[in-house]
Amino acid sequence: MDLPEIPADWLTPPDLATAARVQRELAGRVVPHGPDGPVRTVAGVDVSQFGRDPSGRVFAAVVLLDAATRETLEVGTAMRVAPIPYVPGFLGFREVPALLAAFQALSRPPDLVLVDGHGISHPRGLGIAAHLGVLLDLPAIGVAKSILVGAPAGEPGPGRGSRVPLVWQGRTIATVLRSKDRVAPLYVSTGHRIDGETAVDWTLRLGGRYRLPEPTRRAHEAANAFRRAWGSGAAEGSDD
DNA sequence: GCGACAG
DNA sequence: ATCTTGTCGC
Repeated sequence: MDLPEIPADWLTPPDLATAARVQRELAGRVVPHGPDGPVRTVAGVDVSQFGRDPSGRVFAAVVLLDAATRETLEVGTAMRVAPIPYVPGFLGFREVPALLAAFQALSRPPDLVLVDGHGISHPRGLGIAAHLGVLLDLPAIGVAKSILVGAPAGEPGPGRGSRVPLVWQGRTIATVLRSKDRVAPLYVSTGHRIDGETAVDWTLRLGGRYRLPEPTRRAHEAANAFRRAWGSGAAEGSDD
């Protein structure tokens, strides 16, 4: 698929102060409602990396699947060197470039994107799911495995589908959701062009058997497979 | 100043 | 995120 025009500073700011400014700017562009059109295809994205690899290489994967049958339609991958090391609150600047390249490898854009990480439940309202969603201008949901900011308003029941709000500074920024019976909850938030309730609906609709919804789960496997394949082929001279 | 801190 | 054996529970 083709990518929208994206200012270089939005991808690689010179320093964290500038990065924070960019995040506030992009956070203002997040559309917290939708999707407007039908959702027939969904994409799951994730990145993998070598342990304490000083090179900063990130291996991204995007898996496109049929929203109704869950059949995998396409898999796109890409490797990039992260501009910055991991800093809580700035994950997007590290992983988005590689993810965008992976999307470029797809033949068509998805109707919805599920991202491994937070959406608006972020200090400046721009977690990686919102960051990627705004740059691609596609509906996106943040599905995180742990909290970045905020506190659960109580504890969700033990059954799949039980939920409680994640509150921060007096505002509900995400939903603490039990995606499977008796497993640690997920933190689902708006990424872009979707409301919180619909984000939770889709997360449940695309999951069931495992803690993570199918799109994100498959992307995690794909990114890992891609990294391992790259690792055992780099010695032969292949690059990117 | 002291902790907290997505992946 | 990644490194790893055994172990607890359905």
